[in-house]
Amino acid sequence: MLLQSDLPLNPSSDDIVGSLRRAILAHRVAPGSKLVEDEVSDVFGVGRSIARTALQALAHEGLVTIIRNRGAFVADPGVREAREVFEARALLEPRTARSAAERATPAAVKLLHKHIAAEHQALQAGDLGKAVYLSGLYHMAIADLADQATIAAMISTLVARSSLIVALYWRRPQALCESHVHHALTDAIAAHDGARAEDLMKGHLVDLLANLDLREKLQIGGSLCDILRQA
Amino acid sequence: MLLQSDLPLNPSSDDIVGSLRRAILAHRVAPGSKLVEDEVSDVFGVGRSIARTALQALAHEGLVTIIRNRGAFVADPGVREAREVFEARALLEPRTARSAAERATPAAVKLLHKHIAAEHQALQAGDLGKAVYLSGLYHMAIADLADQATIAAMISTLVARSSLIVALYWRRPQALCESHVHHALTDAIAAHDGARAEDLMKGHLVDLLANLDLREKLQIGGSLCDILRQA
DNA sequence: CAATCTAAAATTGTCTACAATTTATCATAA
DNA sequence: TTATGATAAATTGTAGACAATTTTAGATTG
Repeated sequence: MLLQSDLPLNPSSDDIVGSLRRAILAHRVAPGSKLVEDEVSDVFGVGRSIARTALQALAHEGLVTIIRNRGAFVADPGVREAREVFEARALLEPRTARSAAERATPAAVKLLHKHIAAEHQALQAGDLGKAVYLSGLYHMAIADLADQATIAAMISTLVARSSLIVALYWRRPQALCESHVHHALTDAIAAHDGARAEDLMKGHLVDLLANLDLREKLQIGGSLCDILRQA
Repeated sequence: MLLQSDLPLNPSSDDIVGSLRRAILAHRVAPGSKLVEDEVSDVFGVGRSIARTALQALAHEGLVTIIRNRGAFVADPGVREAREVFEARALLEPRTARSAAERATPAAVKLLHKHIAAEHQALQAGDLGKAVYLSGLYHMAIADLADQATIAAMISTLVARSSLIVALYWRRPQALCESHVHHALTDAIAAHDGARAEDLMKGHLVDLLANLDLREKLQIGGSLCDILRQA
């Protein structure tokens, strides 16, 4: 389990949450992976209590699934959940993008450009996982601009879950992605054009969902005999 | 700390979360109250670990605030947060009410009527706290009808936080409340009139917010001398 | 009397031990 | 070989012990 080790010597559970979250969102640990408490506590050099607390926090975010007596696993969202997450984003983010556009300062716009640049760089370096992660940060940055902490927090967890969903269902291995949309969105925000920002965001979310392959992963029912037949 | 004791002998942290949540939402514990870990564990007859886990879960829901080395307190939302919570509800609930109307079955409508009846009964019994709690359940029931678990979960926590907000900022001690609106909404849902349900919900949320007294609780800045002058 | 400091009590943070449960291993039998 | 079942290993659940911190109470001083 690869973890960037820019951590204090006695990390708090929040530090561990952050580190694990980055690892999950950048797809450095596969969905469904087991997260053993002893391993986590060893890696971070803390007792099991703290590791446990961190895993429970991630479970509340929906990035980890805890099954009683079985342990913690990196979340493995199904197609149903994938659709639901984007439904929720569709309700929250377009309006939020509008507010962001109405309030954006030059400094904020500069920050958005920085996010886009970093994402672009990761893409060119071939690190798709990191690019997806950074793309999420861009959406969160917009949410922060709207100055609605409660909504921003909800968007934040939805975006995080989306990152996991993209890892599982993204159709095109290396399409040129959506950096154009992010550019256009940033322009609308810089121009304080709320209506356009709202529309762009709405379309962007539709595009994202459309680029997922949401056929059932494995329909265990009828295909089992087929699998046996092939073998 | 009054708690209905319909709990198993060895309650899980989830049981405790539920019990504490009901107590908080029905205003049986005041916002800002300290929740000492030892007391919680004694009341429920469990070790401190489980009580701790429960309090952390409630903190993730926004019903409890945990301050490091100081402990857990029943959340005490400010006016800012109050506005934000209703902003978020305004983005989520109207559309969700529309979906609910489009999908509602007769059994579901019957359930909504039951909720309204219970709420009405609590109001007549003078138990305002319970009425607010039940009113919240009504909104959650609608969210469940829409068959979007992710959105429903978000609405659920927002409604819960609203209950706390109403406890703090409700203007009229015992106005005839909004049972009429709930009735009209239920009718729209029963008639599968999605558009009307959406409108009613939107208006209902505006009304709720309008009936809050969101002047600053204590504006420590300039008014301190005024207070001293009055004394 | 108010303010400040000190010591005791209370409370939270963390670790570790032990119990309960699940998972893995391996021998046995069909 | 494949199933089945018993045993051992690994892992999680819970409680309690001790350390660190905050809160309280009392004494001291101006």
